[in-house]
Amino acid sequence: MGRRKKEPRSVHRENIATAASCLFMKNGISATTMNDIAAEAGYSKATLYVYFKNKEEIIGFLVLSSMKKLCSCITNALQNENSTRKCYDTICNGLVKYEKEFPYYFRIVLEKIKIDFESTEYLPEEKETYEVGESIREMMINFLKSGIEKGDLKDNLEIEPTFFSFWGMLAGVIQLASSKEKYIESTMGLTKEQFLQYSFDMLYSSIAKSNNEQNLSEVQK
Amino acid sequence: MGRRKKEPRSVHRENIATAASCLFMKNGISATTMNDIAAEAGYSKATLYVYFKNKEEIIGFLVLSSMKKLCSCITNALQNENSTRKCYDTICNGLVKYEKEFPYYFRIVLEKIKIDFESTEYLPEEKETYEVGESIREMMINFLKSGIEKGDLKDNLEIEPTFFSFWGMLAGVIQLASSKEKYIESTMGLTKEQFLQYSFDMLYSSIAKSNNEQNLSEVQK
Amino acid sequence: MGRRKKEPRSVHRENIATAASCLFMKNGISATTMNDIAAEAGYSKATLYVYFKNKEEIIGFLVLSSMKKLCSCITNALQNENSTRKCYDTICNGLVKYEKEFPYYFRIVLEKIKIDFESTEYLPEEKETYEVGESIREMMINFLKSGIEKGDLKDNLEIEPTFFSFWGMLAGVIQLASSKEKYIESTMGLTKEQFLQYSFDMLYSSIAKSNNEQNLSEVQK
Amino acid sequence: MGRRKKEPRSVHRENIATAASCLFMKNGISATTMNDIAAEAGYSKATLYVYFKNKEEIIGFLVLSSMKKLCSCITNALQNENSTRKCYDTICNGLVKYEKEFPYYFRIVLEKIKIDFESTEYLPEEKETYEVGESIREMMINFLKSGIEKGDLKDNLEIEPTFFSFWGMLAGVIQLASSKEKYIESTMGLTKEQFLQYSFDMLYSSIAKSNNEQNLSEVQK
DNA sequence: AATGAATGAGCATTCATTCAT
DNA sequence: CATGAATGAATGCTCATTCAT
Repeated sequence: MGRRKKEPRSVHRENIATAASCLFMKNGISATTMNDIAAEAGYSKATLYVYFKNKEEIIGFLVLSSMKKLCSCITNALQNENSTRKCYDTICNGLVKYEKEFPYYFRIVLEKIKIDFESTEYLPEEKETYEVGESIREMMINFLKSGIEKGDLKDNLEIEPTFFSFWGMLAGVIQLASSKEKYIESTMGLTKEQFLQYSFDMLYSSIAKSNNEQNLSEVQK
Repeated sequence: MGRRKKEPRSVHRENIATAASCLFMKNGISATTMNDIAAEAGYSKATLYVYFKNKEEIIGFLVLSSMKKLCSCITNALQNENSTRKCYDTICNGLVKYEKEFPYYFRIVLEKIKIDFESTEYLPEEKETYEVGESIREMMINFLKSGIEKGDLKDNLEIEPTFFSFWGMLAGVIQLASSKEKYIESTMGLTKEQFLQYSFDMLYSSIAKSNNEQNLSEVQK
Repeated sequence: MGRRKKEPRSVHRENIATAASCLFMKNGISATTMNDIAAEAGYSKATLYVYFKNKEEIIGFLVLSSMKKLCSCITNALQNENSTRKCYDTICNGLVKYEKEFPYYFRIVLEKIKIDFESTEYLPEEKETYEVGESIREMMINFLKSGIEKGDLKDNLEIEPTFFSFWGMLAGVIQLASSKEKYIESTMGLTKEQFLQYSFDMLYSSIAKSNNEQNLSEVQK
Repeated sequence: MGRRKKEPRSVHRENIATAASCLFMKNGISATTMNDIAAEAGYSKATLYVYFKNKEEIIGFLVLSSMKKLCSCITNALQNENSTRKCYDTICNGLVKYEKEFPYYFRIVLEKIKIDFESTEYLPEEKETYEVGESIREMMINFLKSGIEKGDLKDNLEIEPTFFSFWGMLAGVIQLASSKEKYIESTMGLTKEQFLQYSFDMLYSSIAKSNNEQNLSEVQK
């Protein structure tokens, strides 16, 4: 079997992670075996262990890299000097895209990483994951603050809890939309996207200052 | 060994399910083996298969029975002629209680049962689960309708999507609060309950007619 | 595959242990896999784990049962009212037989069980192994004492160290004879048995009172 | 990467063997991987295979080199014109030192190298090992002969079997003392060294002419 | 000469499930 | 009805060894 050209370690990690991601998405994480990943990636099973310590590390790698993507998506949304509402929509859509690409990490990011604030023993990778998470949090908080300053968002919002509620709710509704897509279509006659847009509007109205036209998304207008 | 008096099948199912539920909650679903369940329930492992087709069916049974509890909780909330806001709070708290009691089914109910509307092959149990779900949906929809009629909720709400968004968001924020309890405490100095109350208020404001006092929960008042 | 008749647990343990013992002897312990044992015993691999917690426990079981045999062999040798020398020979031959039957445990018994006198956490099986060992020690010590009393053995022997030296030496020479059997034959023209007899005589002379005829084994006479 | 100056093959073998020896002693032979050895020696894993055919050969090399050390130790003991007893003690202590330094080869030397006298296919290394062994044997035999001639040892000793018994017994008691050091201390209140001295005395008395003072070691005197 | 890269062949262990009694 | 007994099929992981460069 032809050995690969000497490619940097990171390429192999990427290859393996991509294969894993693909299978995780198709069959779920725990139903995907290292054997499967090896086959999909075109490596021998033992080679997987050359590039990743174990399955856990593959998952961690994917979680981290997915969070990075989400992070840069949000960064972009906020960097361009857009209206509060425009930013909001971009963030929401970023999350939707993220969930579509990494449905399983969505959950992991939200649940599994029950960061233990007592123990400061972070593995380097865990640490980075945590940092990216914090970075997202900061951006979101700045977004909320600036929205308030601009007069777009209610000024009696408590920033931190608002962000957290917000985050949980978006995650919840996106997951629901994703898993019940067909149900939504058949019951409401809405595509998943339409439904989510409605949800995002609804959620926005809970933080927006008043119910004027600016609260409507581009789509609605 | 004739261990138990001849008791109806349902009693045995209940016994087994109770044991399973207990272990699921303690150790998670996939970490709980049929062996564990048998031991906990005081039956032989083979007997489990007399009363349940397989592990899956035990889970399904628990999902169903948990949904029934949730359903009756909501029923109660709505039957007593309370204010819209009161009902809302009761429903929210019902969900919180549900998540606390059945953390694993919460997720399953929301995700795993990707009911396939194409395939009409419902197992009887699945069908019942579906029906209970529909029943909850109906009640919630009636709740929204009556809230609108009473003038408590916005009258431009699209009932179905509102309900669905609502449901997803509540689920999301409850799960988040549950898995990041410590984080919430250390970052915001709020208990899980306080945080959730804030979230519920926030969400309510997105469906309530105006920002007057009635939008505040009992607690806030 | 025909299920076995309902036989007591101990029978299965015996079957498995016998198969394992057989393979251990042929190929060594670490070269023998659970697969091999299962095949040899005519059980499925999973069944092995029904009767033994793990490979370690199989080894422990064999060590223990081999020690029991050795113990009863020594018991017999000492119970019959024989001359000191007769007893001595019987003990030696018991050890030879033991080594022939359980070559690997011989080493394990002597080395692996580095009983940790600090920790009192004995597993039940370990405890029994230890007890059988102690029982052998006691018998041997009584043998030495009685030999001294009878005037057959030197009366300035320090019992405990003598026993221990004795034991180590016997073990050493038996192992050597066993592993270098061919070498012994080709170099000295002696069978393993003849060689060992010589060794035993030599060793006996180091504890026997004087170099008179009673120090000769039956064979030599 | 030209890491080292072009050094002769033997230097690399030595480096690798030293690293291996170090790890073998710390963790045992089978628990030491080629990876470990490579890391410890500062070579790449593949390079190990440039200098040694396989793990087996590394072990063989170490066995041989350890035997050489033992051999020269014995040579020294016998070259200096000492009393029989003095030589005896030196030899015994040489073995003790050897066991301390190479606990794992001790066993291997005694057991694993079941030199097959039928097959004449010696690998060169095996042959050398055999030769060193023979050389040790010769010296010991000369020692015994000279002891007899000097009138220190019994004159009815059969030289070859005596040597072999002797060897096995010493090995046995040294191994026992080493693995049960704590047990010896707690049961007999003797250090390993004290116990072994007792054993060596005991063994000497089985070959020494009579039980006069010369049979006592320096220590005892 | 030296090695980075890759892997085949295993291994102990687990677990949901079946079936004869 | 209840179950003791048995197991097929996996699973994550390891390691000595090979080979192209």
